[in-house]
Amino acid sequence: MISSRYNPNQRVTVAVDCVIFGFDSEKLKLLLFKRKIDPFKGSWSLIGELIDNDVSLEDSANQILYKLSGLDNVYLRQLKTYGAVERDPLERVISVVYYSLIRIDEFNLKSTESHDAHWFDFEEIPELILDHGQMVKDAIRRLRLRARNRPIGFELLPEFFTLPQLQTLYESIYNTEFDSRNFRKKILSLGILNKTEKKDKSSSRKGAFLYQFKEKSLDNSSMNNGDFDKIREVIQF
Amino acid sequence: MISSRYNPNQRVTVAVDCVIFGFDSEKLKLLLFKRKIDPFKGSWSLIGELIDNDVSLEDSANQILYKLSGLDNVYLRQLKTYGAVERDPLERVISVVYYSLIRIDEFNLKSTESHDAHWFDFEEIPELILDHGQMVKDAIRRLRLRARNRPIGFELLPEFFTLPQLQTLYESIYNTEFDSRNFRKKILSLGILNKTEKKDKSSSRKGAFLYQFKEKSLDNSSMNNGDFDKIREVIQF
DNA sequence: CCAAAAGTGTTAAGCATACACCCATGC
DNA sequence: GCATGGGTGTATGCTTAACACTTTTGG
Repeated sequence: MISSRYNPNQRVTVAVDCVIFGFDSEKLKLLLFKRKIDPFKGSWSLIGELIDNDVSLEDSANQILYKLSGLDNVYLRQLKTYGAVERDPLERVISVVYYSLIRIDEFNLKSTESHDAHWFDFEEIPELILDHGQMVKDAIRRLRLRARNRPIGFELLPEFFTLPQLQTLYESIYNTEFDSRNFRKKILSLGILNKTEKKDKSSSRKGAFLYQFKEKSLDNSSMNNGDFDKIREVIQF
Repeated sequence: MISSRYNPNQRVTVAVDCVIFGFDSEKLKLLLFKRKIDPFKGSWSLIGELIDNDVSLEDSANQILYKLSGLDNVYLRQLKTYGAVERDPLERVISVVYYSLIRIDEFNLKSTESHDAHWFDFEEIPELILDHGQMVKDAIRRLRLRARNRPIGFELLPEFFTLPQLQTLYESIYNTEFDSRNFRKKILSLGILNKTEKKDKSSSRKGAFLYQFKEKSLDNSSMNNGDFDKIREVIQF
């Protein structure tokens, strides 16, 4: 093994961990894993890997998700890097954490993984190893922050979805309830949705119209500040 | 040198870099340094160091600032971690970047540093090494984002300051101008300032009242969303 | 026909914006 | 006495928030 040319004495291991959020049309969920190696084998944790020498941080995170699910191009953002000296008891490990938003309906765990993984409701998140609990708290806070300023969560829904579903998603993110009239007004005023003529009748007899995001608007549009603003940190995670 | 117990083949060096913002009562500035080692010796860059094995990321950043200026307890936040494979031509280096806000009036560069460092106006920022230019852009965007939601920038002012100074600071952060009546109304309505009876006459004959931040409000208060909102990304950095 | 969810409009309050003049002082 | 920057109030439009009833349809 070759040591650093800049500093031969540095001994630091770098890992990437992923906070994976999903939405099943009713609740926002978090994907957790039973750790397969010691220390803490068998405890719940985020999924992660040590990085390879020739893979960027972002690609590392993408690879983790791809290996897990076969999904490519998932929504993935860097959250924060955790670098306390003693955070891992075995050796100095610095963890660069990403969070991702995925559509549970498109997400199929590879069978080898599936019995070691579980989607948790937020109220049921178990004790996590190391500082993973803090990572999850930070990720939720970030998700809320982002959802205030941008039409996030579109990554969490299937291509066609109803307004009640979208409202439920936002209610789930902020752990609160919205007035449906105001919610629809605001969302529709953004002009980023295409209404289709189809209805989804899976959750009511009347059926709700299906909408789709206008492709182009996804990247560009940022909602006015103040959107979905009434709600802030209703529950402290 | 001992290799990682988790992955003996990993060879990654970890550095911490700091984006240092300062304010001199007129303009927001950025502190840059002439790099002292190869590669790129002599080019402008952020200041940074490889981390020590037994120092946390945050402490590393604090130490960098302390060594530089003797200042302790400066405002310091993690920005982002940069981990492209080829970002440093010599070897794989991952850089965890922090940004800090300091009061230039309290900040005295140690003499050994001072001739290799310079405060730059934003319009005059030179070409920087590696991806440091991107880091600065990201830091400015983050600073603006934070200033929207919180009474930031109080770290950038001396203990006693005038409202025109505070307004100049915000104008400098957003690269725009505010209406002074609206600005004062908004700031004062936050209830986080103590007015003193003293005046600062350094910039006008009439003199401007000095204000001070209410200690307690610094941490807790977060401004309403929408404050200082008119301005968004007026200039694209 | 009834239960259950979808869909729809109006009003009131608060907030952001635009805008122009007097004040205090040192020189 | 005048030039310079500090300080102040009001009117308008927009955005948000509160609020209740009708529609559709499967069973």
